[in-house]
Amino acid sequence: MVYEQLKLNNQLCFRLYTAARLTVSAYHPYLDPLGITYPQYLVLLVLWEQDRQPVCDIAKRLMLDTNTVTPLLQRMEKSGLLMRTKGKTDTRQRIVSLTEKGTALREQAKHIPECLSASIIEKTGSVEELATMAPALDKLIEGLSERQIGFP
Amino acid sequence: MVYEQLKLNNQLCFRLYTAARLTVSAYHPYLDPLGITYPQYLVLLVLWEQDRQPVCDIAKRLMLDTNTVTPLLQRMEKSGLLMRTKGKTDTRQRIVSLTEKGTALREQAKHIPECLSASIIEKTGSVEELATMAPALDKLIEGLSERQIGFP
DNA sequence: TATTTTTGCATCGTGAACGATATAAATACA
DNA sequence: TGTATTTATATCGTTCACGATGCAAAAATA
Repeated sequence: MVYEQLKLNNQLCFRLYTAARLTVSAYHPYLDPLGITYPQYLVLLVLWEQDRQPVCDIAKRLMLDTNTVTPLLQRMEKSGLLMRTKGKTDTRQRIVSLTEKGTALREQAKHIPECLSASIIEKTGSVEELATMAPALDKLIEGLSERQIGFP
Repeated sequence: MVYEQLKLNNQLCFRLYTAARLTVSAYHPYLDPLGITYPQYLVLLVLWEQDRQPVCDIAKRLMLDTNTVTPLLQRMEKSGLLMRTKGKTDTRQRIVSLTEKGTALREQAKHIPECLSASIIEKTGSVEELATMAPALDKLIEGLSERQIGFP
């Protein structure tokens, strides 16, 4: 008995898992010089869009839990990219704000998306397929993220 | 200055990264009862296809390095799923073979792929888009994996 | 055959992910 | 108002991922 459905090549999740790993690693040449990791880059993207956010908002944005985000932010605070201050209206909150160093990194990072596109085009021929997948990925993400929206 | 290209929602890799995370976590309800993790499930898929493989072959199959796979296999040996014996023809190699327990798990796991499909269909409406992405993912994986094939 | 290079595996350290759990503050409710 | 519940964050432990490095065996080469 062979169990076709158990063959690795028939596993869609394995493709997703591998493609994600490899894509993240494709960022390394551009993130290493900035001294940040990919998840840290994601945090910066969020803060560059809107500075001064509580931990939970950043976590929601990245679809991660605070037990992942808190240590991540602590490491980034340690390396001088951001600050975590007590919230005033809600003292439970920790407001995360960029330092000068964190803000300044945006200038150095602004070309990363195009660099990565170029890198992917160079290695795979085109970036079209990747863009084509976006709606399907979004649908998958929306379905699998157990957001309580819809339960008033 | 807003830098459209630095907006999180415009980051294709973030989608990929998130979708992969969420999809792996969708396996939990089915893997937890078997006492294995998703990467361990992948190792088992490889060994169920072909038992008795050296570490490097498993690593190649999963597109991971031995420094990831070795500890993974050590944990699986510890939990009684497989054995790692010295290779005879090449004594550097460690031949990984399933134990009875590891072999038996296949019966319990054989419905996981359909369970997951059903789960994804339930949550996202369909699994078609996911299947549609396969060729694009494969192309991405092939491009980004720096296989030295082609350099004789 | 002797030496160099490559290969296969392992170890170490760091940074995620994430389940489980804890704590204090805010909110809801009796 | 007092109590219960929820929320925001943090800590801990385990497992991955992966860069760097080490080591011994095999293969290639001089």
